[in-house]
Amino acid sequence: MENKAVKSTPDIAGAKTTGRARTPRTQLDPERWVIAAIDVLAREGIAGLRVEVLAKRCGVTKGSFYWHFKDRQALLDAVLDHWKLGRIRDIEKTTAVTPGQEREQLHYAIEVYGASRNRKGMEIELAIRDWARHDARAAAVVESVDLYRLECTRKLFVAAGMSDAEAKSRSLLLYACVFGLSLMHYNHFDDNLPDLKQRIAERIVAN
Amino acid sequence: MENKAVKSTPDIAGAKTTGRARTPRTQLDPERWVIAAIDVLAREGIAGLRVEVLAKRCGVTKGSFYWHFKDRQALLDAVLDHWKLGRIRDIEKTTAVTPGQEREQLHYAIEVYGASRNRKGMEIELAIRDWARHDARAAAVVESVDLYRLECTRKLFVAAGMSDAEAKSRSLLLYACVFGLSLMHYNHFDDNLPDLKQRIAERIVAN
DNA sequence: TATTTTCCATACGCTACCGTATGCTTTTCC
DNA sequence: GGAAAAGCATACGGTAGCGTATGGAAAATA
Repeated sequence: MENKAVKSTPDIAGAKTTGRARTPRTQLDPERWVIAAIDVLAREGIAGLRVEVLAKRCGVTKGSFYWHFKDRQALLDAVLDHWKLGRIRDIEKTTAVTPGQEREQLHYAIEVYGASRNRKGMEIELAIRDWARHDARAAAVVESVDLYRLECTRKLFVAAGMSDAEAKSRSLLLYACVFGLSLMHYNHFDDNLPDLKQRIAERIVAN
Repeated sequence: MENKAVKSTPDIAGAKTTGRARTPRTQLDPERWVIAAIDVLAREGIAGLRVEVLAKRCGVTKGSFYWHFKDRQALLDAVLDHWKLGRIRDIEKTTAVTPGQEREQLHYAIEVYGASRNRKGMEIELAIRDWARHDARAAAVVESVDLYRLECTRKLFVAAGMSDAEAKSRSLLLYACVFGLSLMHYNHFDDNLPDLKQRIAERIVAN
């Protein structure tokens, strides 16, 4: 009956405003739940994102959960919001224009998505996209993120000298390829995958 | 308590061999379950593929199910086998060589996956790939199918005059793009999607 | 037709969830 | 320091699903 999980230190809960702030500490706790939820989502998918499982991971019981959230759906909505904002911030940073370096930035964008250090991010991405196949809210968020990203890279292709139509097509190809690769199991297709990926990136970015 | 579902006519159960065949009719029933299971899989994903749900869809109870299958996992294994065989048959048909027509066949392969008439097939594909993210058996099947497909189109690219390395890269790009597109929500990105897709296909296939 | 085999329904115990109700403990604030 | 609020634990009823046990109906076989 003992909790094996050590109570996670509220590392992000800081801001213990001693003054008369309206919301001194309560405000940040829902975010802790959301962070943990996204972690579970990445590992188990939306089907594994259960209230009681999540509570156990947080070292508490669901009594705590239902104090912070109306129900499971409220958490899911918060997860979507959090993810959407994060993705938009990320893509803005990744595609911030450095004149003359557009193609390098495009290569960098491709490389970032495929990088192993970004494995977790891609797991979340795939989990949410699968979720979106059966949930209208998730689908709406995915669509908005997709359109935002497509627009960002489209601008890069345009800045690199392509026509509008060509830039749109390249932009779509870029993301389709990135997500498609993360969906496939091609590790044994070739013994020089970096070269393969390099060729693909060239095909997407080059003239 | 009444079954709303009409008992599906055993359309494929035929073969009522009056002779002394070892397995006159029993043999085909597991396939009926598998067909129905794949249908549910396409609609609801692996998480929605439940024994009792499936039984209701078939107009029977799970008592019937557990006569044909040891347990749920046995059905899942059968689903994977069935899918794998079907995909291999399909890709062989799609990439059957007609000398001089390799590029047309590659375009056709791309078009087939994106076609709306093939919506169901892509739903199954995505459901199984998501399944494979948490299940080793599914992952193994996906890998074998991927490698088979990659090899088939690789040969087409080679036949079209490309180097081995380039053919491999194009083959991977082709499938990544096809699956990636089916994962994205880009309907509002452009008002002339067919043109966009055409450009992408050209980028993948052309020199 | 009688008997065996095939096939399915019903009922059961078990587990994992969801959401609610109700207290207990800790913090906040005066 | 004591009241009020915040944060969490425990217990409950309810649903959905898995797999088993067992009996009944339908078909094959003798």
